[in-house]
Amino acid sequence: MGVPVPKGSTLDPARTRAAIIQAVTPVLYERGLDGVGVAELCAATGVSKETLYRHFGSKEGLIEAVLRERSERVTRWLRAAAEAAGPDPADQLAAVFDALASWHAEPGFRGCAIVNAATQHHGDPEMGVAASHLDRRLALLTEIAIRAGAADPETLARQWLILVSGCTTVADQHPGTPHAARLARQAALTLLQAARVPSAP
Amino acid sequence: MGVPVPKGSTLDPARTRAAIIQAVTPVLYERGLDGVGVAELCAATGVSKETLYRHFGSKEGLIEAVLRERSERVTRWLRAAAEAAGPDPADQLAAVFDALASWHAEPGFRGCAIVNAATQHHGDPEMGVAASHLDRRLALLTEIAIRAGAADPETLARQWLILVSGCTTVADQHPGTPHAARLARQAALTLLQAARVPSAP
DNA sequence: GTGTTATCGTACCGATCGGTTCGATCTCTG
DNA sequence: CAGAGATCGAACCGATCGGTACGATAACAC
Repeated sequence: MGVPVPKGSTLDPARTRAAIIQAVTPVLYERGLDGVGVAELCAATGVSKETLYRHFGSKEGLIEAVLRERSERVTRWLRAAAEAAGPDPADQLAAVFDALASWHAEPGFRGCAIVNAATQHHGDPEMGVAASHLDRRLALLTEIAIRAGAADPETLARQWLILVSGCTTVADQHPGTPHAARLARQAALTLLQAARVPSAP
Repeated sequence: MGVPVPKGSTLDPARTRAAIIQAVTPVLYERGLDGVGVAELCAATGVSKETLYRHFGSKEGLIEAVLRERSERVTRWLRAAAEAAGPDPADQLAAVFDALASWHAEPGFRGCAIVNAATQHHGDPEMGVAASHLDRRLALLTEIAIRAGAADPETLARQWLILVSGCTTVADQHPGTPHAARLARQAALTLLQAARVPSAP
């Protein structure tokens, strides 16, 4: 593909590994974990089967590596979106859902890759990656809920997490609900307002 | 299995068809659409390949029939749970999430079968079935929102739909959030309270 | 130069896939 | 009794699956 891996040991093996992950990620996302064979994944990367198996051991190992990398990248992206909104927690919360909205509008959007993978292979390692992925999202939301002065930030953050997951599924699967992230954003802000500690006036 | 289909034309072909759907549904749900082969589906039903293919034409045809039946059954079940809660819309809303909670607690719970199917086979017919499934859920929630006197019942119902989808995904994939349906129920009721038409006191 | 390492391309493996075919068997209809 | 359907069980089909093996090649370290 774009940068075919040279024949010799010109590049760091780590570089080859990263290139494989990068090339294979969109194919697995678009076609589904079981919808594409190893041969085709090799073709998409421009890498031979032997190289792929030396780096990842198995198709499952490759999938796990892809999902872990994706989880980290998405988490960084969402946190950056929140922090770019300034110090106000309500602004950060709104920014999270705005980021989701722009993601949902991307061509080829197909739901959350990690959640989808856990749905397709309901066992190890996909379920573990999905659980830690949701943990990371929950951690970000909890920080915001705490700084927002919520009476019960843990509960509020979990409700926001449900909105995040729900609007991503609905955006993917229910054309009858356009702008799901916008609806979720409004709901999240309403919940925040209702959860503020009633401070003495 | 339990009631093996007799050799001759003893039973209505429709009866055989229904028996196949019933026997195959849990297997497809537990193992995933691509995780089980046609031979195994036949074994689970006690039916030969020829019979299965005469009734459904292909594995995809069988899957579609299974999903349609499941969607209708789930929809009836959820509506019955709402109506059993009495006339008060808030009670009905709470009952919907209570029903989800008991579903999530069932052993072998693995998320919504229809949503999962659409995730696994992101095309026809699964996406169409999923879209109409969410339509049905939205219709029920919209009725409740209207009777509850919401200022914007369409929007409120769509937010509830997001909570329904989200808590089902989280209940399946995030062990760190137990009782997701209870959290969603509380959020739904908060949104309802905030959305009531401010009537003159 | 020599050896090591990483790679490619291809051929190959056994297993399984979805799907078809066929003769035998059974029951209901007329 | 005779025919029509519906079914079973097993054999069979080509294709594809994940994974392995091998000889050739090219870049590095020494």
